Amino acid sequence: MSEQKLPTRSEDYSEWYNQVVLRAELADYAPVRGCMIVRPYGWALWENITAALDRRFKATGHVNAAFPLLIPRSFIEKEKSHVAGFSPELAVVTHGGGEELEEPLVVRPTSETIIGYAYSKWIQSYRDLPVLINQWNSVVRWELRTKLFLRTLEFYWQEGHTAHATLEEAEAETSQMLAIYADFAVREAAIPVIPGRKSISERFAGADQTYSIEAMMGDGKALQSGTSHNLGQNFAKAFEIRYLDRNGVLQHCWTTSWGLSTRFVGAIIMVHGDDQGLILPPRLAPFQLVIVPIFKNDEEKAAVLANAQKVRAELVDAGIRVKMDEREGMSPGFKFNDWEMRGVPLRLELGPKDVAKGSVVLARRDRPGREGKSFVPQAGIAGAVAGKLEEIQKSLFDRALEFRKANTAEPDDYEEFKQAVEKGFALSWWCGSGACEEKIKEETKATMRCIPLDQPGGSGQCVYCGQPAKEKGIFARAY
RNA sequence: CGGGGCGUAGCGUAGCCUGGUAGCGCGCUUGGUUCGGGACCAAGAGGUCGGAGGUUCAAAUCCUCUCGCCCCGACCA
Repeated sequence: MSEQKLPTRSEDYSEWYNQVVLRAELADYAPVRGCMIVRPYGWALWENITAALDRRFKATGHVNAAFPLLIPRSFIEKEKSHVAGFSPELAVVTHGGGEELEEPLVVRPTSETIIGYAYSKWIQSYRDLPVLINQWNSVVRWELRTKLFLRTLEFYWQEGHTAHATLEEAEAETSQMLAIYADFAVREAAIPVIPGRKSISERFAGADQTYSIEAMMGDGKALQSGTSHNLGQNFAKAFEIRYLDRNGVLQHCWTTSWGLSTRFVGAIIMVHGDDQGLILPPRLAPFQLVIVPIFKNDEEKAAVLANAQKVRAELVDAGIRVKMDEREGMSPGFKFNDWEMRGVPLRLELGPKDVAKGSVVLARRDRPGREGKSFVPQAGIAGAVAGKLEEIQKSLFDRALEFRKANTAEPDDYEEFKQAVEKGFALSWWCGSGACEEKIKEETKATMRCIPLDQPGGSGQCVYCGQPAKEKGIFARAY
């Protein structure tokens, strides 16, 4: 709650982002470098994200469980590319109960290993498969450089871990979860995402195949917003996750893992936010509508509040998340700005004139000023509000998609490619070689974000080396 | 770890070059007037000037060291 103007999104994106997070009261910096304190408002947003995802997980037969925070160091070392990928960023516990531990424990950076250990005990027969488990938890990765929500030392997420009898089933699971993430992003968060496959260099440490959903932020950079991995038999072999098949033959399982983290909150901020602050998609907003009562004296106050309570009750009954702002000693104008900064999608103003007319003023967060205001009769208010919320949800998505299209180019020529990744995405033919990928990164700072599942068809020449290429990749600078 | 910037009240900052009573805005407290787009007046409370050492009669200010934060790279969800 500050009267100072936010830095503008176009001029100082990083500063703008930090200020939005801080002033909207989503989170604070913690005393430990790289950690954040998630405030109630930020957590409420995350809870709505978790609820929307959890519904989808349950609907596809997944269940939740919990696994330990501390993992024996030797577990991490069992899968060779896994240890190579995670070693540099492990937090290690060396002492416990006042004594040095015989074997150090690592604070989980992800739980493939400890869950692999559990699965090896649980799974004996093909009848035990598939195992479809998810865990809501936090993990720790000692990142060199951090940013609120986007890359914190400790972050909250869900990690799904499944075991299957065949590669095909595991691959189907991997695709299904990627599709669920994409559906969630589009329908709940109003964020257009590109589902695709990662290059070898961008793969999860220990995976045979990594898929992700990629979104474009307000500055044209890419953000990996959710991932789904086909782990093949790598962890099954490292942890002896085996089953007897129908023919009595001992087989290794095929496993998957998939996750979406509090980073997604960062995506929502950067995709939808504007110079007034946060704009939350109605489906996920902690408060979908804020009521600001307006009055001059006690007489008006009594009438307005009574009327506002009635309106509020009707909206709550209709299942709308409503906040009544009854704070004393603040002008309506202050409250308007305050809630705009916090991203509440719809504001309902109710003053003496409205009481007299039996109407209210609705103001859309995504349309600043007069344009977004409308006078609405109190009769049937719930329907009108629900309709507006739908409109806002849709228009946020349309706007974000529009922005992505406007900043996505399909260059065949490397010079054009270099310009394209300066401001957004480049969708270009790529021969698939890590060498080209590496060179492009060195020369332009852009990385191969994903090979979209949805390919244009045909073939062309690699934008870097000119060799024949069968697929197009999304190249962009990334968070 | 390299390059840049910064640590002064809860937040944002001036003062530092040229040493001498620590200032301003917001927020907070109390009272009053306000209230349909960030209200106003009055009276208050709030400070180890990031830390340590040094120079000096005297250090926020000068010197040395140190700690921390932010931004840009390397690492990464």
